[in-house]
Amino acid sequence: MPELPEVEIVCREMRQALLTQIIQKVEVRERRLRFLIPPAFEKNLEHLTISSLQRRAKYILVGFQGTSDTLVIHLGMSGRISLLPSAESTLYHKHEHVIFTFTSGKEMRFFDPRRFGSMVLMTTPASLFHKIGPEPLSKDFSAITLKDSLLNKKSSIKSALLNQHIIAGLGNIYVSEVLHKAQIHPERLAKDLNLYECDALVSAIKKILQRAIAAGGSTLRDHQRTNGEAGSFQKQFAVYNQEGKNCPNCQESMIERILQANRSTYFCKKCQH
DNA sequence: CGCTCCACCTGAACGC
DNA sequence: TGCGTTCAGGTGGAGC
Repeated sequence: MPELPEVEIVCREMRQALLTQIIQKVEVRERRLRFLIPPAFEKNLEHLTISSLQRRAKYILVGFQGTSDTLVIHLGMSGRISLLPSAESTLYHKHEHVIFTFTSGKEMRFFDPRRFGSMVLMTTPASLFHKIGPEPLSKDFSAITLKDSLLNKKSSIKSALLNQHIIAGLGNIYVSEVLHKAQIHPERLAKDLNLYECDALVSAIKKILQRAIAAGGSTLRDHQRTNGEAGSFQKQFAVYNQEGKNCPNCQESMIERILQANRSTYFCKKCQH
């Protein structure tokens, strides 16, 4: 599910609802997420007051008053956060693995059928991001910095953009969309892009991510906002999941699907060179 | 070190 | 209806 726009949406909604909330109780119903949740997890979180909520790459970072511990949340492929105004029910869905109850009565549930997601309490979250590339929506992500990080990359531009060490936050959906907008063929070698192409790519990335955030993210199957609503950016896809349809740009050529590293890439061979 | 590939899981969609 | 197969938005680590 979640690439940068979906994680950003969830993070903003959590910030809106949970800043200054005090954790009353943590209940772990399934410890076997991507990383096993240790037994001390619940006790270490109880009574803490939430003081910050930020997104970095596809991670949500929850900070607390009076401790340097940070709760690091990753949604994996199928993770969802739901926020309930009051804990009305102790009926849990099978895949609701972690339940936070706040002293206000609010509740947060982490749901993740595939269990590729994770919740980790760590004192040094910065170490996680040591090797992660720049935030695409920040000012320090530019044509120059992108060109620089693609130097010597022997992989395709598709693979390079999926590589979180080069740029943070893109996933399989948005890479297809962004390459189409920048009119760059997904099989081009990353190192061969010139500065103009990098510039087109940077501006396509910023625009598409911003539009996707404005639309609440993309919901294909798993992504939900914290109140259970779907995002709507999938209605604006130019190429992703659009195999066989006319390219919305040239109106002539059909969108094609190819496999790169065993993952689908969608593109228009007339528009993308 | 850089790159590709696989494993990690469940559920939905599809074909027979 | 049921059963088998395939595919899915991510990523850490194995292997080359």
